[in-house]
Amino acid sequence: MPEGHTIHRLAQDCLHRFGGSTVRAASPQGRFTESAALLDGRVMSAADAHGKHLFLGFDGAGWVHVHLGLYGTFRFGTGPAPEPVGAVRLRLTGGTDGLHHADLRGPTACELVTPGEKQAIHDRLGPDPLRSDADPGRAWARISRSRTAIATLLMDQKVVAGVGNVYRAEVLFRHGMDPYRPGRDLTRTAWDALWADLTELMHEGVRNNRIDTVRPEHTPGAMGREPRVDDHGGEVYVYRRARQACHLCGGEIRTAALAARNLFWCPGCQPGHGG
DNA sequence: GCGTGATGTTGAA
DNA sequence: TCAACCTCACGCC
Repeated sequence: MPEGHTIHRLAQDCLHRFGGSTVRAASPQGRFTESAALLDGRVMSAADAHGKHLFLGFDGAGWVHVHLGLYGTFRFGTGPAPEPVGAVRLRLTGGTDGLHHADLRGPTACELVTPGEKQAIHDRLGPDPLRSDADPGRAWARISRSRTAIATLLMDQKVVAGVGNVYRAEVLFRHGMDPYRPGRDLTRTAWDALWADLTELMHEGVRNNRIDTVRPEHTPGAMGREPRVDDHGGEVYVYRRARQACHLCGGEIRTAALAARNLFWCPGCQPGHGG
């Protein structure tokens, strides 16, 4: 489930469960053993997220940089930690009441980094709608002079950090925007509206720990249809709804590969040369 | 129980 | 452009 909202939620949850207290760290899988030993018994004092990157700060040891990739999972539990099942890269136990545990499985990245290395990661990421220090103008500077399709730009973490395949499809639908429109054909007003919407949607994603993008007036009750809830979480307009009827115009949702990812859009509601 | 695809990124060809 | 990473939920038996 890892788009940016998942990672920010993980940062919150880690801080809530372990922040300010001594944590035991282990790597049952064995691939992070040395670093886990350096963390073991230290205080987790900070958790930070930028886009899809998670950073856990341990006093005197630096930061653990985690990227879940496509498959990674971070699961929490209370009470005694069960026997590790499968490949647990990092297990944290203890925490604020001594009874928490968290298992990290299958991440693309799990490494101990210095503050300088952490900063280098921030420096190569674009503004993150979920961060208060984000400057959408930085993204606009790139978008406004790019011939690349807006749907591709939204997925480029150097342009905007944290947007994934669900949010890009949904936010473009919500603005009736052709996903193939070149970045430089957007107006500043249109970009500001996209950014504001992403900010709102993603904050809601952090709160609910899932992605919902359907406006209240288009919810199942209002539209006379069954709610759609599947593994990505919530109710959406177009994501993974290829060949189904658009909730708004009834037209057929289309899908196509774009930059090695599946793009979804409604040609009726998002007219342009992609239709 | 098995096959499939997926919300992501990297690095090689 | 594509394989690799290697987890999980789902559909279909």
